[in-house]
Amino acid sequence: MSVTIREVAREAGVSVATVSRVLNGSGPVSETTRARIRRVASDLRYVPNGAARSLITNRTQTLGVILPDLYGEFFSEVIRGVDGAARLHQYHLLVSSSHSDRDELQAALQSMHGRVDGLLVMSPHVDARVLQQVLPARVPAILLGSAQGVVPVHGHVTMDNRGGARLVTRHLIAQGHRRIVHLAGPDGNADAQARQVGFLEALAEAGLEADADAVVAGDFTEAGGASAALQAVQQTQQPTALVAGNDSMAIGAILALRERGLRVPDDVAVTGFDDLPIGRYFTPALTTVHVAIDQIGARATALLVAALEHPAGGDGAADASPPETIPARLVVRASCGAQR
Amino acid sequence: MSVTIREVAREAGVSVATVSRVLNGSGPVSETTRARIRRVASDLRYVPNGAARSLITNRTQTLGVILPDLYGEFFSEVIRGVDGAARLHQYHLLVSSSHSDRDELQAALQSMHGRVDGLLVMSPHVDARVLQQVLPARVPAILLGSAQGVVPVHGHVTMDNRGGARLVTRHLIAQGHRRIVHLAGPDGNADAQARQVGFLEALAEAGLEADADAVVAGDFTEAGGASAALQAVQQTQQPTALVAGNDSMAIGAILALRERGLRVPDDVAVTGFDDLPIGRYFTPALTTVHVAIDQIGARATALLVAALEHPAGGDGAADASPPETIPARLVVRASCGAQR
DNA sequence: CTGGCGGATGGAAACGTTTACAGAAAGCGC
DNA sequence: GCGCTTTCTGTAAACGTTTCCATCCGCCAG
Repeated sequence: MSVTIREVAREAGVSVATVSRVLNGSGPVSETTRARIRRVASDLRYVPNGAARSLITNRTQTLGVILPDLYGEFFSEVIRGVDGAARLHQYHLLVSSSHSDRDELQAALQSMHGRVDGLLVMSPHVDARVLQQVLPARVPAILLGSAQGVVPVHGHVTMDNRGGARLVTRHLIAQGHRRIVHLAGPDGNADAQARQVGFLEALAEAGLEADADAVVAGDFTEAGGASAALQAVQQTQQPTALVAGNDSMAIGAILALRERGLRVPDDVAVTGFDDLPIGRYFTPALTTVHVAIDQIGARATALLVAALEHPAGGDGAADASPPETIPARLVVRASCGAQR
Repeated sequence: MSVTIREVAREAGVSVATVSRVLNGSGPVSETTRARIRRVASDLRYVPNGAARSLITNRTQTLGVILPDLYGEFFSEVIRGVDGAARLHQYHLLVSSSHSDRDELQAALQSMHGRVDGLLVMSPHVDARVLQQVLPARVPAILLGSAQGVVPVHGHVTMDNRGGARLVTRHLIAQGHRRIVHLAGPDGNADAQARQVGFLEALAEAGLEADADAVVAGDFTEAGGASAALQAVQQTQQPTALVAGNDSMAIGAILALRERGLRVPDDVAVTGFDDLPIGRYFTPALTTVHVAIDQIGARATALLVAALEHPAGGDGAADASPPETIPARLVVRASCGAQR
């Protein structure tokens, strides 16, 4: 066992109550005893036990972070934003990832009970109803990234998928492209769906026809981008531009097209989404949509901390406020043909 | 307050002890009461309080992870490896990052007391003596990545920086390069130092002279790589090859050289270290050293879990076993001139 | 001198668990 | 019927804190 508050109290010749008061700066303690206790505590290398403390205070100064995965630059950025904001407010992070199904998610959530003050949940592929059943009622939760349907949580931060997709599609249209195909992300992924909607909106705006061929299914991976691109260029009406659901797909697409003897952007323009660092160095440099992903994490964390420090009136009440949206910005580079 | 074990006990008409026994599968309980308690618990949506449980059991099923930063692909990979291994053994992760100085590190470690069973510490820029003072004595800790000096911890996992640097330098020498300059990483960074040593060893092996100009200082950033590269090519005896301390520096170097009208690899060959995903897509594709970074995290975690589940004889005793080393592998691509 | 007040301190309850110990009931061999 | 074991269950202590309440003391105003 490590040294407890009791030993500090005995050594300093005071009661545990006084030691606690000194260490937390609560309640009045005379200057002399205060100094003595401080010295004894540091001599004994006393460190308060977090579990015991949170048991009584009901505060853990810890935020639970639930992510679908930790792989790749995207999540890395999210968690970085979360970490920065959490540090700012003196919170720790209890992270948990890879929740492919409902039971895993529930298990993760349950084991966090009593260890976290609030929850940051990102689960693009879990349906809102399930999430609602599984989320603990008492713990404030902020939804991070898009989700299927509306979930009664204390807040929601997402990125402007629709707007971003609209932006990049409009840009291609402005470049003169008339036959544009979208390489969509995985079915059931809310980000992917929103991007597809944005793409179709931009087509509609421009009065371009959006037939069944205008969207080819994909899955956010390089391989998926490659096969979707090949599928697209084999259509009877060959597209002159491809709007990929994300950067990975765009890269896969470009590689596959090149292999097939098509030049990018000369024969086919390709755009991405996410603005991964790779995109800048890739040849041709990727035209894409930039979203400050770390901001999603940072804002969500800030929202959560605010909810924790200033509990809203109706405690536990679902917050119906619209999701906070991190803006998207068009990044024009070479792959769309606008720059060479 | 959420529902406690007491309420479950009352509702089921038994004592809390029996409920606890059922939920933990400890001690004999009749089949009928067992079923009844299970049902009541799930009806009430009872979830045990982690803090209370760990207060008495002294187990938290949580590993503390201390990283210098969360930024970038490197740490992302490390933490991914850690996460995978932790999940495998049913442990959670309490992460904390950005410990630039000793006090921050200490604060982070202290606040983890009582909340974690073991520690995974990566702090390439903190000296061993400091670490020793700051690490809690009772908690097993595994050192992750290189560190300055030897620290008495329960284990140590690092990557083969020296071997990797030797490998890539030898490769350049085999290509016929005779004047090779190393763009070194930051001073006081143990990884950087080991790579430099490997570089010098390879030169010595080949009987090549290593004068003061053979190493140019840098700092693991793109900008640092750029300025170091420019400095190197201005030397009276112009190098034909540059061994960068990591991939970021290599990329910065290549960009700067190109800007200056030098062709890579034709005029100057450049190699990196780390094998970031970017390197594959970069033009010219980067010759570099691959280390399965996630393995560092995974192995360290496995070691820690082993130490926790089978406490060694001398408890708290420093383990003097040599660091476990994750091997390095040469990845030959275009930037060294061997492939075009 | 008395009453009240405020500062310093201690005692003890509480937080939600686990678990050592004790007790009750039942089965069984004699 | 008695003692012993076995199986089940309950009581209560413990974990290390925080915090409410009470106590004690000195001081000041009336």
